[in-house]
Amino acid sequence: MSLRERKTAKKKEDILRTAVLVLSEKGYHGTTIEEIASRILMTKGSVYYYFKDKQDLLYQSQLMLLGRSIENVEAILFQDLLVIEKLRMAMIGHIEYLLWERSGFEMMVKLEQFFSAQQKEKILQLRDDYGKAFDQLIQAGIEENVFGSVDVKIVRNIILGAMNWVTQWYSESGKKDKTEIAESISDYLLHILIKK
Amino acid sequence: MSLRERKTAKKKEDILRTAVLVLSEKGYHGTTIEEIASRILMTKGSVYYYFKDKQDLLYQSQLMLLGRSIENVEAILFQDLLVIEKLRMAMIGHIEYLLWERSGFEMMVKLEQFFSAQQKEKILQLRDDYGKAFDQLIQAGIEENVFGSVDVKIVRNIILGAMNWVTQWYSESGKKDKTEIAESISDYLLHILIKK
Amino acid sequence: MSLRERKTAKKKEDILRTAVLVLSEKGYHGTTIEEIASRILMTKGSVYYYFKDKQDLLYQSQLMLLGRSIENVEAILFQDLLVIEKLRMAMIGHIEYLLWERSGFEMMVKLEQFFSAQQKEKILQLRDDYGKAFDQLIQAGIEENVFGSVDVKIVRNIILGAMNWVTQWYSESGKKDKTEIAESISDYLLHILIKK
Amino acid sequence: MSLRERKTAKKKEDILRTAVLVLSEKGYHGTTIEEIASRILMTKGSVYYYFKDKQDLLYQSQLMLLGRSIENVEAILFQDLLVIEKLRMAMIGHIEYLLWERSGFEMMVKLEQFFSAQQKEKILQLRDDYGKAFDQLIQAGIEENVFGSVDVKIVRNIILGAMNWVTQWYSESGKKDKTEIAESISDYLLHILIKK
DNA sequence: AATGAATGAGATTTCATTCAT
DNA sequence: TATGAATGAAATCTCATTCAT
Repeated sequence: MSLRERKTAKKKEDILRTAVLVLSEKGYHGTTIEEIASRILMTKGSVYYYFKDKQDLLYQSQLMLLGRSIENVEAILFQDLLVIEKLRMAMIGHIEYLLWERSGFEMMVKLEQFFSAQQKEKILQLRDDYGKAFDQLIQAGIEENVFGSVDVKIVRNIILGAMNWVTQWYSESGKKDKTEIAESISDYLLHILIKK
Repeated sequence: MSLRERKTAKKKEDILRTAVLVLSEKGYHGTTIEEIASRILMTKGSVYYYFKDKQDLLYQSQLMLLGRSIENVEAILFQDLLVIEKLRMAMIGHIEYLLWERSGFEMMVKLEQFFSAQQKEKILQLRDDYGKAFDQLIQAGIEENVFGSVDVKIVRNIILGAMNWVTQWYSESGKKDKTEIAESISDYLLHILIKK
Repeated sequence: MSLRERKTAKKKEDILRTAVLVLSEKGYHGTTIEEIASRILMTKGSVYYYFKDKQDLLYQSQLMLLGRSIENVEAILFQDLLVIEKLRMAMIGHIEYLLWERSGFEMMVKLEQFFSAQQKEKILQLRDDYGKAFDQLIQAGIEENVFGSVDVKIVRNIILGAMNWVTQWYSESGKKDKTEIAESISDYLLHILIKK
Repeated sequence: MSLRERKTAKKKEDILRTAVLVLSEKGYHGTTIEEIASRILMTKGSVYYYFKDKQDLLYQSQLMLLGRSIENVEAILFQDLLVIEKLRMAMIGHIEYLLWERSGFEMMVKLEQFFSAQQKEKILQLRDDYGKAFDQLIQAGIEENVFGSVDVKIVRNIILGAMNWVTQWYSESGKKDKTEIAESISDYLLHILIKK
């Protein structure tokens, strides 16, 4: 990759990162190209040099977000740890990410409105890939007999929902800091799984 | 209340109900007065006869939604049942409501963007009232020694998050129907609380 | 005129008086039927019982305003006074009316935009009738040789303009009260006419 | 200033000039962005590129109008002429401006309805600056003993009012052309001041 | 590669007007 | 007579998008 190409790639990424942020703050319709642009000291016009249209930009921002999340969780999957520990790490990572980045998964709501069927398909695919990492951990735990035999899909979604909701109620000014909250939530969620 | 007044009240409620629905489908900015109006065969102008502006309409729709939820949960609070049963009923009620109405709590995200400080305050108040009903049940369970001694605030939010997420993944075409899903989720969530 | 008819006439007049007021405060487009109605504790709908449409209402309000002004000035015309005194009275009356009613002649600007050709004609006619009263006084003064031989039309308009402007700058909190201002302006304007 | 900047400035000025015109024809509420835009073959959207909103546009148009008027009158102030001549020039200039531009000072009525307190303050300031130029001329005349000792504020306002009214009654088809009217009015107004 | 300028579609909002009661 | 309800046209304003430079 030439210097120029790298510069372009960097710029695109800057835009995408900002897009993820604004998107999670304002939602699809509340997000304006103008705002994304001005946050990185660009003009609207320039954004259109890098992305076909708003839809394309926001779509790609979701791909990036999901791609990274998947990388993170898969890195954990292949570590040499007890399954409980791996699941705990995945959960803590997820929650911490949400709290630090304050951006996230909320907008992934009602994809059909914003994205084409194809795009929706792809996002659902990635979402599912991400969810599957959790499924695998749960499944492994069941097989190792450390987890009770639960309905994997339902429990996975309970876990995801409980974690994603944290942005709604966590307050900086509370007693617990971000890491403590993440650990606490994770521990309680493990109660659903761990055999007594 | 005269006939005319009742008619007016009914109309307002119709608009609000529709607003709740559209709002949860499209988000604040994605919701247009036009769409709300046309769904109940009204014109934009008529909606403005009943509500000052979009903001007012959507604010009141949230009040209505929360008010009803609180009524529902408080009705359960005072029944003569075991605390576990009451909590289960509250959870199932919540989930079923979400799945039947397909409308919900998602938009209650980032209130500051849409509502005035006062309005936000009021909504947070009501949200908290709703949450407190769950807190009371959890607290009662702890005191009766049927639940372990958990951090009430955190567990309450885990429960709410897990429940609200259901709109994201529940599919009509899945194996379980709405009631089964609601029961299933509730049971798993009780695992966090119930002492073994 | 029956009681009922008198009641109706009274109501119409109330509306017209209010219309004159609002009109002079807000201008044609800034005046809403709603505002006129609510100031006399009526509803929009009721106003339409008495007047065909906004245009009709505002047109008639102008007729009333001008009609009264003409009555006032003509009453002076036929009094047994020196011409200078009569003109002074007419001027003072005009200015005091403006300052007390705070409503007036400003909106009579650009008639063509708001009124039909016929209506415009009628208003111009009345305006002219009003102006003619001043013309007559000026003319009489010239003939009696107390006034210099001026261009009547121009001087009349100087006088009207100077008087009407008073609503733009007179302030309650100033040194002079309404009557003093009216007298002062009148005296200065007479300088244009009186022979030395 | 670059070429582009000059072009932009020019465009803004075009819009403002048109705004002044339409405003004086139609009043604040009667003036639509659409009309301003279409008169200079622009679209509404473009106008909004240059001005934040209607209020901003009309406010700035008033600033421009007043600014120019002040420049004009102050240029006269410092010429080497008799005070009577200067005042006459100022008056003639004012009237001619009104008659040629057909735009003017009428809308400066009821500022509070249209402008913020700050904006109103600024406009009143400028209006006052303009008025003060006349005050200075009147005052100088009094001191030089060519004018009688009049109440400066009142006489200034008589003069302004008489002049501004001209747009209400001057007709192209009359005997006198614009300059003749201007001279005539000015001469009569000087009668108020000049000692015999 | 970047941007200033322009546009047009669509959203919110206001309001004169109508009408059934 | 009076009014609550409803409507639709028109106005303000926003913003994704395009394009010439």
